[in-house]
Amino acid sequence: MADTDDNLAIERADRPSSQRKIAKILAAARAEFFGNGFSASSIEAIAARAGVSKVTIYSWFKTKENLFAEMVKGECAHLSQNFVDENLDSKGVREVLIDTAENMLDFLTRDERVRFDRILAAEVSRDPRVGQYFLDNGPRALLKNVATLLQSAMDRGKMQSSDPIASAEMFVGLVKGHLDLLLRYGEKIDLTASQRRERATRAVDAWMLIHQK
Amino acid sequence: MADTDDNLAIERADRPSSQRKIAKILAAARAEFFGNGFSASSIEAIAARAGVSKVTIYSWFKTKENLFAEMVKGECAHLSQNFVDENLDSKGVREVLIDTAENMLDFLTRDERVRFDRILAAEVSRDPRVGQYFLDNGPRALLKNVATLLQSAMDRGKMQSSDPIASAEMFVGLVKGHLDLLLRYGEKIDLTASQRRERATRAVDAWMLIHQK
DNA sequence: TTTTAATTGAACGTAACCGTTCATTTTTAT
DNA sequence: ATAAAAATGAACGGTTACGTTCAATTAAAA
Repeated sequence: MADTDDNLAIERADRPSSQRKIAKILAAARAEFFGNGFSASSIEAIAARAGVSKVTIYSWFKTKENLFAEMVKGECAHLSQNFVDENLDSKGVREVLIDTAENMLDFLTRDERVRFDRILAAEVSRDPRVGQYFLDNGPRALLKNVATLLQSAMDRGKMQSSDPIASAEMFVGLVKGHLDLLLRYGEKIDLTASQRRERATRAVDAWMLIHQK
Repeated sequence: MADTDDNLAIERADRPSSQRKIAKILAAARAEFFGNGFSASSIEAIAARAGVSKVTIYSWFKTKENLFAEMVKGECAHLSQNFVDENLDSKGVREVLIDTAENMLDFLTRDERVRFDRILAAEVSRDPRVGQYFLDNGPRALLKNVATLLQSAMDRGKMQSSDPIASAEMFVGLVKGHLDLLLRYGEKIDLTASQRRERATRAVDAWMLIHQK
């Protein structure tokens, strides 16, 4: 027992094959859950899709609930994309804002995002953690970036706001309108490049008008 | 057969007791579906809650899918509440707009609505009809009312817009911001009366600034 | 009252799924 | 080569649910 290598309880959870299987399980879980929702998806189907035994899933993730939560956490991690273009100096405030708005619209109208939104929100009542994961990496990160952008513009003496957070939220609201609502409820909307630009421009101009000095 | 009353095939589907039971079934369906979602709800539980036999449900509604759709249709029917206060003359444009915005915020932050939104949107992929029911009676009706209100204001020479629909959508966007998003993903928000008024006022003033003549 | 429809309870067959156990095989570190 | 961890397939018990059938009962219309 008092051997030199008495640390036999080494957890070799990070074997290369294990890693590969875990990744496959998460990918399969993603596909199933976002295809059918939580309760309509089965561990068995996920195992089959991942090409993995059901027992393997239960050994890495204890429960179905856990698997879902872990999958969402992973999805949300690389969700925090930056819509905001930073080079204010070369392009000017208005152009940067329009680009940002266009990026948001592009993201907003993506089919995959719409499905993500539908399924994820539905599961918030069951497991509030997934809502947190999403809010932290999605909307809150975005709002922070927009607020920073606004602050930069203010520093340059171009605009003013008594409440930068509220202003950032207005920006988001003006860009989105109720596009997200229509999409979530099944309306088919794919904006052309020019439609996207037009909408972005209208929102930005309105926003700048509100915050003009 | 050639009797005076040969129309024996009369469907007595509207017996008083039947009506009562159907109503109870729909109420129970509503509670179960919006409590657990579609697939996690069972016909058996709905029957139990309604105090009705399972066979009765299947005789009136052919399938689980049908029952859900009918329930949603019923819910959406009396969804079309009017947020817009019409007496422009007595109160003036700004006051009417603020009241409207406050009504929207009040509706938006209602717990029941949040749950409704979560569950309903999740089922749109499965049955697009329910999305239609909602859009027609909810957002589209609202947008139309707001556009009409805007038109009235324009007729009075108070404001201007080159695109009334886009303007109406901006109004909605300014009022909502991303409040709906936060709520859908589980953030607890209950605005006090003064917070609601402040937010409504800010949105309306911004909107009027955009549309000033 | 008589007739017709609505409703019920119980049971049925079928299917899916959860989560676990076990004996066996594969993979990997040492 | 050896020992330990990981993965597998198959099977299990238990549960839940769908949608249907049937004989019996209740309610309402004629």
